[in-house]
Amino acid sequence: MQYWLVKSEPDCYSIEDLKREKVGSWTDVRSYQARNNLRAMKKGDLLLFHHSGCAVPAVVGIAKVVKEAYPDPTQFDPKNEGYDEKSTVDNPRWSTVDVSLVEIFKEPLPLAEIKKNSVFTGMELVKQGSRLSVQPVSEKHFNAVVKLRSKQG
DNA sequence: GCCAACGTTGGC
DNA sequence: GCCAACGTTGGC
Repeated sequence: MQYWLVKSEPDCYSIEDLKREKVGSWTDVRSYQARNNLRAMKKGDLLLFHHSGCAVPAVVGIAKVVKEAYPDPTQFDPKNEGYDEKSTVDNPRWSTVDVSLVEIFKEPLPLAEIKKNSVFTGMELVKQGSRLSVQPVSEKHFNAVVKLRSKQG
């Protein structure tokens, strides 16, 4: 079992959208590092859901992988913003996974608090200027978030 | 293959 | 709106 953190702008796709959809596809990832992390995900892996680019960036809940990496359909659609003309069905460049909601925290855990808490030292997310939108999270850091916010904690 | 310029992400 | 980080592009 591995743990991950995924970022999304809530205006674009929020954790409430995932709740409504039940199962959501994590599409439009167009960074090789992030894609490689998507491909490393296993069914049942848990994800911290982080809202970025908003007033209070925060970890807002937990999701889980229900379908492992497969070709991201948005890369083949010329109408889609993530369209990649160099990607072919035979040799797709980009991947997506399907996730489902596990829990929305009653209180989001703001990035500012994560940065203040020494438990999270070394976490990719707290690195200044960290842009990686799909990143691995250590069990220790994952459990620390759970302890602070999850009803399971 | 090096590296400067530029664009994007995302926190503040 | 600013800026740090860093990926990408393109000249050489």
